[in-house]
Amino acid sequence: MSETKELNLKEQIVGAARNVLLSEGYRNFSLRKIAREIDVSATSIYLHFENKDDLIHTLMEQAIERLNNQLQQVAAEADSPIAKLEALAYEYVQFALNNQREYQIIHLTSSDEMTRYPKEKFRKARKGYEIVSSVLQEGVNAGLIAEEKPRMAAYTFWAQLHGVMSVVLSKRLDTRINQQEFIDEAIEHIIDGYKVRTALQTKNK
Amino acid sequence: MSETKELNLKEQIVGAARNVLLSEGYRNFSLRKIAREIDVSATSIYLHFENKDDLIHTLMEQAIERLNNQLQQVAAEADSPIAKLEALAYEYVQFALNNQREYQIIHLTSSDEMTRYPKEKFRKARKGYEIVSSVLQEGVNAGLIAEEKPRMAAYTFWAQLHGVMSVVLSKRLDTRINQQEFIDEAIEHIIDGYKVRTALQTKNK
DNA sequence: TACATAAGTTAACACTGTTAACCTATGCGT
DNA sequence: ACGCATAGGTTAACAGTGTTAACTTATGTA
Repeated sequence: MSETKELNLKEQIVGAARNVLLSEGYRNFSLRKIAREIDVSATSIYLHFENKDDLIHTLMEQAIERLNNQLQQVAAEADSPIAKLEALAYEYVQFALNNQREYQIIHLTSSDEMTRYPKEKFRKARKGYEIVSSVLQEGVNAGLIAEEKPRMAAYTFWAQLHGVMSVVLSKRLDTRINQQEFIDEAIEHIIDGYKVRTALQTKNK
Repeated sequence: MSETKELNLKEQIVGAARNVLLSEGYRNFSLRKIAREIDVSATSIYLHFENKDDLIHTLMEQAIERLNNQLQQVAAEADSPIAKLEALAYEYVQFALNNQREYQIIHLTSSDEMTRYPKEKFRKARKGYEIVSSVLQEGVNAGLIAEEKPRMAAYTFWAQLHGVMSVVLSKRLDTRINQQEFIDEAIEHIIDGYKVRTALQTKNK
């Protein structure tokens, strides 16, 4: 009994927290608001989470897990390594666009904006890197990709993509530039950066 | 008299704000702290700034201006377009590393973390894009760069770089990966993405 | 029946951004 | 020289925040 109730409240808190985040944004994300939503005192949150950051870390963990699952799926479906990279990139972009506020908090671990993301959870989060890493290795083996350090390249790959989505979501984009075109162009460039360079692949579209 | 005093206080506020930001980080950046530092009441800040966001926007503006000036300088010094791109990239990286907290707030305009960055200030901020844009055009003319939309490419260029610095600064990097190596590798990939593809440039290092 | 423990509450502290009301000195017109 | 408007600044207060300590209340066990 108390077992399920315990889990219930913790789950309720996380659920309410997600609601508040999605509806009000990170800026107006407050423990008291969350507590109010499930009719519980704000201090009860401290029975299940160390503090506000800890709760947010849990939200981050969930979002990362969902993203990684989707990535794994699309990577499995595509066949050529290049096609896989493209599919991964577009899936990532879609996730960011469809889950803007969750995407935002995923990238909130920055140095002093929040307590360091705990390293146990960190390992899980690395799955996305591993996926790209192995796709790149696949591409190297097939002679399509020039890359002697796939693990590092996996990081540069996601980093570049994140940068692209970061300017898209922050609406920094020049109004004369079409968003989807920008994304397409950027992904093309990013993937081009990893391809082997042969005369046959001269850009000509 | 009152003229110089006015400016003085406004400048004092901005100066103190910068101090607080640099020493305490954005998270602990508070108006009252700033006011305390220059022995003035917190509400005085409202005589010169609309609100907290407005003050931060001013800080952002200053930081962007400094960065843009440095960029313009290095772009002028290098000669080949490719060398210019590299110089710009490395200057950007250096700025981010040397001014982490200022760099961070520059990229804080995200959708709901803060009031929208005002569009008058926005135009100034675009200088960096114009620099890259013209360098790319130069490269196209010289037959070194394949790019039919230099303005858009300028955005993808900075976006990718920002992504790279974002993972570096947030210390998301796998401990097995050397930071400088990561930066070098990433910049190489980014620039490679814009080069024309010829058999001669096959990677072989 | 007595007691330990768990689950939750209330009250309080020390902050935060922001607004309204007040003070006070300086400069100007008469 | 006098009165007054105004700029530049203040204090007090509001509504909200994360977090801690102390209290209550119920549940299960010896």
